[in-house]
Amino acid sequence: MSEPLAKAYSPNTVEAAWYERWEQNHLFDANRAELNAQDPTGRRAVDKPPFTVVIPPPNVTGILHMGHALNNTIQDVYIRLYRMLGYEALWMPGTDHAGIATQTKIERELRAEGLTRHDLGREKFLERVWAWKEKYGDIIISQLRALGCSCDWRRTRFTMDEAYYDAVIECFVRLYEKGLIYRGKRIINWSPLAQSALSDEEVIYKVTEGKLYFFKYPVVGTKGSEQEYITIATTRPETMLGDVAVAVNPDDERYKHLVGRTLMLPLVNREIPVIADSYVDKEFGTGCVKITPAHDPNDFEIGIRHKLAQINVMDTHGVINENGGRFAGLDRFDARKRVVEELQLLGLVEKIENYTHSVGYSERGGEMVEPYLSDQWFVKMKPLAEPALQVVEEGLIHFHPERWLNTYRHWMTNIRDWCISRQLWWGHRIPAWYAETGEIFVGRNEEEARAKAKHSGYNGPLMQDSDVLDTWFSSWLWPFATFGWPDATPDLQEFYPTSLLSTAPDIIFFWVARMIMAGIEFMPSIPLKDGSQRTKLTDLIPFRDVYFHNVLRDLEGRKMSKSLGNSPDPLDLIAKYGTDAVRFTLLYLAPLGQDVRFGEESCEIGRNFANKLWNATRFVLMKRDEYQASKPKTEFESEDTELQNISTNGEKRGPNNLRVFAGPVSAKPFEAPATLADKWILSRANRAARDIRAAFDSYQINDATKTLYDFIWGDFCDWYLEIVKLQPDSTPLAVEILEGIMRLLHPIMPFITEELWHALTGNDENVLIGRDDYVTADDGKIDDNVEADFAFVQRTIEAIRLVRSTIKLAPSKSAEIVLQAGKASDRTLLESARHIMERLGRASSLRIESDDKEYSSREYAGELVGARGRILIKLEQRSDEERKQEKERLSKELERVLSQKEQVSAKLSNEGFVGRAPAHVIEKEREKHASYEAQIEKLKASLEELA
RNA sequence: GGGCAAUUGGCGCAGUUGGUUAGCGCGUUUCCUUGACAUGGAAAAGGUCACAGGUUCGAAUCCUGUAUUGCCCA
Repeated sequence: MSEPLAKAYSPNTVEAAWYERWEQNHLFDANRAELNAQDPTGRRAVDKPPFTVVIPPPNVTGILHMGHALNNTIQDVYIRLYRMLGYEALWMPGTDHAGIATQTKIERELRAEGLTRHDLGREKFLERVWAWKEKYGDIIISQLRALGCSCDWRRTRFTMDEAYYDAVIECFVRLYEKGLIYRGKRIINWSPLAQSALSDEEVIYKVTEGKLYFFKYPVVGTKGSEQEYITIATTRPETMLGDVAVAVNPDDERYKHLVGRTLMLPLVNREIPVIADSYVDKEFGTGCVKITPAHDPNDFEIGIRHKLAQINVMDTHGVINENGGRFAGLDRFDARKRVVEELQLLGLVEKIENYTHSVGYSERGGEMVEPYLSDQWFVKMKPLAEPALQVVEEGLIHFHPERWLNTYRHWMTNIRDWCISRQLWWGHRIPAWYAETGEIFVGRNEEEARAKAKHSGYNGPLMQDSDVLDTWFSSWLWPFATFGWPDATPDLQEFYPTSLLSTAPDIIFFWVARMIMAGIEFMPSIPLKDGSQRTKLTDLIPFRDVYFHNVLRDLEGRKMSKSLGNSPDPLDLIAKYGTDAVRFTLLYLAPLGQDVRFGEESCEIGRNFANKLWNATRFVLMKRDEYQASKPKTEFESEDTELQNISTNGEKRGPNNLRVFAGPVSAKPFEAPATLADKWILSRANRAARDIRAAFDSYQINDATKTLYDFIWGDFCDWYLEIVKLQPDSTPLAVEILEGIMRLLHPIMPFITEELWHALTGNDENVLIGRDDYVTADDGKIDDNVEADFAFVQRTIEAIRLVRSTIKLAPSKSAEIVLQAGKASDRTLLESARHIMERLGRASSLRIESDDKEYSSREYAGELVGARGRILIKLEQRSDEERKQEKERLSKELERVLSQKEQVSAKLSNEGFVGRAPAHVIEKEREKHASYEAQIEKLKASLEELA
């Protein structure tokens, strides 16, 4: 006898224990390379194909948010699925050092102590960051465990690990030597808060209410009443301090005469030329543009073209410097005010208009980004981008949903060089050393740089660049650096390329695109397993499928974000609803490519479903015990000979290719499904298994989830279990189906399925469902006719319930029921399901007969069952009012059927339709027509009787 | 300004190659504590599939335009 289960499922007691059990049994550990190496025959010790996923490494400072919960659930589902499908599934975990975010966090701590990082110095500061990392860095890892993630934790990597650090440096040196990394003075996005450069992708443009200022610059050589001015329009008055020219379009007739003349720059009193450049838009503002090469990227380009000076008027904090003359020392926003005021006093402000435009803000600090001229390191992107675009265009890498290819293509074809230096301390330090001569030597370490210096005849002191690399410059190596690149490790050879990348669409440029580039660029140096050269693009790319998961929004449709505080804490949800419930709910709500509106209460879907499954199992176990007790013991023994099919892990399976258990009941070989309901549930189960697999294969994860939900709740619980109550001999099949359900559902709800699977099978707790086979559909068991027949029975029962409800017959009262069917085969069918209908329709008597008999509406209330049948319920008495109600209901139905028949008739009398539509469609319409006619006839008869 | 999505009952969404009686969940109404489950069961009400054209024998589905909303890029 089984231990009875509790009445309701309580996840918290179940989850932690199983997670621990999984780890003790090394369920998550992928050992391919190790095992292969140990195989003395030289053949593979495990003949499993690899299935690899590398985790998008969360920030080491991070805590789990809903986006993580969704993304990591998706990855876990695929990892667990493929593990059950017989793959060597490896999920590589790790964290990202998150340069700016982490450094900002520690500096904030220091500030609370009244210190800055400069007070500590670089070395002490880094010690402090490491100490922090040791203490808090694993929070997010433990949170991923709570989510049930089955990562191979032994392999956990961190982008600042020693080996990983070396890989990043190696990458830099190789690119530098290849000429793909250079140092240059450019306009970059400067974060005055972080005191560092940002890449283009770290800047967020927001529409901002601002002003458009129109300033008059006097033309030199004109005076008094002859005084001429040129009016320029600008949104950033303070930068005029660094103006070196005014540009007009060469085709602009209004200003042609002024090109080549000079203007007197007000406040600064510097003479600047009027130049012509086709960049200038004649239509915008006045058609005259002030040129400030040090403070605007477009002006910078124009400055280069016209060989203009670059006057930087700001320091790194956004404060006007000595080049700003008497404005020096003013913050950029104060300077703006002062400049405008002083120009107004001089009468040089023509007008000020309200103006909405896009302004860049730092993704991290949120402050306004300053286009800033400085020395930075860049990666030349064009040569890297071309093959990376090609592999996606050619379908070697698939995006899901596909439309992200458009976005990807657009970015890849308009790509700009990547600014990779950051003026931070926390990160991979740029391996470049400067000689006093200004020469630069790049090497893997100081010795190498020194050797290079010596080689070129320099023996003086060397100073390493004080900057570090952009965090993404380390994470773009993630799919192979985690496996030990640049060494050709066995793991790298076994598990690369990875199979699936699941990530947020907003890092398609930051990360996805660059990983593709890096794979193609750096993997050719790693030979394939057989020792041959890795040349094919399919061997170089970092992954084959990329799944862009949904963006989570709150119930008002706002994006979930930390600053809005509208994201529930996943751990709270897990504590409240259970991990499985949260996982299930997220997937259930997340259709491919759509945003998801999520509220905490949504988790009730998953919680209720888990509870349903729990109680279904509770019931089935109870039934099994009853069934066992009702049979003599010998019946369960010595029948092993009839067992068929041995599964891959040596377990016995019954004739339905379903699991056969060790316990007494299930050891009874299951006889070929005897009843319609048995055949039906087998058909439904196999159909579900097939659809689920197809949905997973096409990344329609919510379809897979929905299919499971509908099959388990709608078919298995609502119908089949009700029938098992009437057919004790179906108990073994119910057990088997339920066992299959556990395996089907396990990737999505790992905890409860493990628990219930053990309750069902009595397996040792070290035998794990996650090591078992996933359910494979047997298409031969899918039977459309059986499903249609059973549907007829279902509709009949529903018709009975409908009539019972409309005549207000209390559920406790049984009824005299008549079933009519025109076809003899249908009557046979109904006869075979008589016991089901009697019970579910609560009949005291049930008569099955031909459909040619009419009953008085004073004695019977009726309802059609499609065109195949009709049900009638005997009434004790019926008021005229009730008859009127039924008449109304039937009239309404008649009206509906009539109009439908009308539509079908129109189609069938349309020559175009009959002539061109495919035969099966026409046939279907004919059937519909006949069906409607039959229904109309019966409805009319009933109505006549009611009249 | 350019691009990409979305628009289906009160709310949130399915509906993958054009042929379904347009589905599901929540909510609403009525009934039911019948030995798996009230985190449940049964039944019902509720939709001109944003709008306007077009293609087609046939359009929620394909095309064009319009409107509204959102996202990405400049």
